[in-house]
Amino acid sequence: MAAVDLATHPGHLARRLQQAHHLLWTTMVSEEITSPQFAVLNALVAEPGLDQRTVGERVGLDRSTVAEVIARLIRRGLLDKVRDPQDGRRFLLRLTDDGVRTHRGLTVRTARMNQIFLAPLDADERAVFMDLMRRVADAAEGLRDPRPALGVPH
Amino acid sequence: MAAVDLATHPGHLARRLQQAHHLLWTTMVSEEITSPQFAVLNALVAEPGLDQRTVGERVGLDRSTVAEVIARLIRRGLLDKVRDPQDGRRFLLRLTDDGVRTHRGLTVRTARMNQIFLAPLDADERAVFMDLMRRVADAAEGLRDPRPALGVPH
DNA sequence: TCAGAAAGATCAGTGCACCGATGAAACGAA
DNA sequence: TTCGTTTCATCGGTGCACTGATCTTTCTGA
Repeated sequence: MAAVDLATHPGHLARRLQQAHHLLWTTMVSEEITSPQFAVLNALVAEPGLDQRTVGERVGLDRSTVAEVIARLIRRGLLDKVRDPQDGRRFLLRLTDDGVRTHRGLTVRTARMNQIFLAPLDADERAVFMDLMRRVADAAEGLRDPRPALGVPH
Repeated sequence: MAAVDLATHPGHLARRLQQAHHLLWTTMVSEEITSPQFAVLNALVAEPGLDQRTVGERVGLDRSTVAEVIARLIRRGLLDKVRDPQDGRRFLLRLTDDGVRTHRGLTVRTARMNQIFLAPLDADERAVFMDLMRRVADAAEGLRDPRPALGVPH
């Protein structure tokens, strides 16, 4: 009997955390638009005309996933995709009017949802929580492929 | 330009956190066995002979997902599934010898991986981090369906 | 005892997430 | 200018995750 207590495993808690978030999102924000879809819309509100790969980079989705998410948003008429006349490899993405309206509506609901999500923590704890998540995620992200760090002598 | 900074969204950070964990898991623990699969093996080491639904409850997987995960583990010969002679609705699950060996090997590697995952935090911060994740996840979990709470007068 | 409710499992459908391989366009150096 | 490399996108395959519908077995109360 060498079983481990999963409650001591950060990865297990991270998964449960995301499930909890998914639950709140679908009940409080939208059953149509998912959280990653909102992230894509949001990225394109901030920087219209990005290409697909860059959008993925901004929101933390790999090339395949971002392609699927974008395809869904286009199918629903929230996004437009046109070939870049300057560079035929890429497609430029921007929101349709409907996409802009949808994004605006969701922004409000998302803020409300985040309040509920973090309700069990007081203000100090929330700040700490966000900081810790960010640091852990960033650190692991940095281990991706040992890309030559900036500033290293060549 | 009503875009939001995703770094202030706990749900977005939770997703990135899980991606970071997935990355570390596949490189440091196993490319064959996933973290949810390990969770199922672990639950059955602790309590052999559980049925599928209960396993899902223990590890936080819904009925459909747990069925798929278990099917994969059976296909790889790590798990056995026999109809309960007492109750024909359920199947009893237990690890094969190979399953026990696999679980044992992964336990060591998992512990090492957790160290790396939490490396950016000091000991105090780790404890706080786990506590905060647990509290947020538990709270949202409690909102599932407003099941009549225990101790409520009938 | 026997009909309806409850419980365990399966199936179909959708969506996120990753990897490796492939194809097409663009860039750069010989 | 042309050939090799890089870059963007797509495709195929696998796996997690949730919902709603269905099927079978069991349980329970009239």
